[in-house]
Amino acid sequence: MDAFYASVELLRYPQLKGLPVVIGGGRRREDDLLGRMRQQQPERDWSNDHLAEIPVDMFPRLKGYSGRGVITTATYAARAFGVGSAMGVMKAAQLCPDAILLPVDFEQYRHYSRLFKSIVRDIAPVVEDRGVDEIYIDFTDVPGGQREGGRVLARLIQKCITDATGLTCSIGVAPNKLLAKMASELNKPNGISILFMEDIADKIWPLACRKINGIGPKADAKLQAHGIHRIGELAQQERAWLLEHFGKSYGAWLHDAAHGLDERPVVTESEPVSMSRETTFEKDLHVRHDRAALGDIFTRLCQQVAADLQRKGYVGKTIGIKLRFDNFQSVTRDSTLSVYTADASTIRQAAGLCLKRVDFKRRIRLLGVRVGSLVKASDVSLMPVAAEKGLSSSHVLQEPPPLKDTTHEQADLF
DNA sequence: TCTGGGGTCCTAGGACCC
DNA sequence: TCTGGGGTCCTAGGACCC
Repeated sequence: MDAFYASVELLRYPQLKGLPVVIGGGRRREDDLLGRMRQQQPERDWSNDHLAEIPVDMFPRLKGYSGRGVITTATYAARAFGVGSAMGVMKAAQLCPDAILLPVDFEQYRHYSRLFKSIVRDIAPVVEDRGVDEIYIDFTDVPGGQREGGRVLARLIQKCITDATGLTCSIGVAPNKLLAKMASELNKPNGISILFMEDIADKIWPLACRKINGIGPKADAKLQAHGIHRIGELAQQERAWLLEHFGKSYGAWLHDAAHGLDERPVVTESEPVSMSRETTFEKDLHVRHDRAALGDIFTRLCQQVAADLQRKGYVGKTIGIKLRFDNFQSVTRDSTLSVYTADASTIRQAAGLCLKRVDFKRRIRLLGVRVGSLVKASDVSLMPVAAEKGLSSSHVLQEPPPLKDTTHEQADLF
């Protein structure tokens, strides 16, 4: 989907069309534009149906922002100023101070995400989820999927999505996922690109290595250090040389990728491996000085993960924490229980013990709680015997490790 | 005015078992 | 004595993606 979050916001605020708009920043400063309109013009009806009538100059600008956060999406008008995803908001404010800044509204994005995905599935059922705004589609067995190299079907999908949602997308059609992803970037926004194996030398090799999905900043820097900047240069490297410098697995993958080779299937179903909640504080916090605040946040994170697990019907047995210090260094600690759980206080206790294994030398900027090794809750409840004897399944499976002689209170660092 | 939040996968070492 | 060859599970960190 093209500039997905921003495009969804423009559906609500069409008066912002064509303007530099960015989505991001802090989560909770809901600006309540309607409330301010009611104050200014109490005689008018400022219910939710009138969002489109809010004057443009009422919207908050990047220059008025202070605090932490990154840009999640920028409209194409904002990108013209050099503003882009993952950029710090304060940095973006320097580049384009007059850009309109809107807070993220995941509820809304998820709604449109489900909508466009279901439209695609009605046309071509083999779909792999790649997050809120991206999917892979297998055209192979869709009637007409091969016509004009896939262009006919791609056009149909684009039209159906736009008709139903008002949103645009870009589609790349190619023999595999790696190339399809790259093709989809070649003609944005609202474009279609058809890419055949024969086109690789012309259309892919001139691109920067970083354009390959799977080459990130680190691998790119290392390639550049060896004088390899473009995919064509990467393709020219001996396979053995790549194995030697990038390891057996990654080196072989690099070589294949540069030649457009990718055998991965389109995977339509998958089970989650972990669920987590994390938060970056507005100001870095001190373990002791801010103990109370940290304790509250920590408890809330545990409750949120527990609620997520329960809502989605999963239990997990590896409980972990994540911290990021003021120097941006992160540490994680985890511990595997003998019981599967989705219970907030069980998570809270195990996570509390993990915290005690961390050396706090710096202020903390981020705190997170994670539950991994997930299985469906319904599968665990099938465990025999436990319920009848009134024992938790842990006693049946295995003895839990003895807890140190501390109370719950003492187990908590915060 | 640095640098969100939610994920997956890989690597590597060590414990432990047969 | 001085030392094997699997295999699995756990933990920590890190790269990468949307």
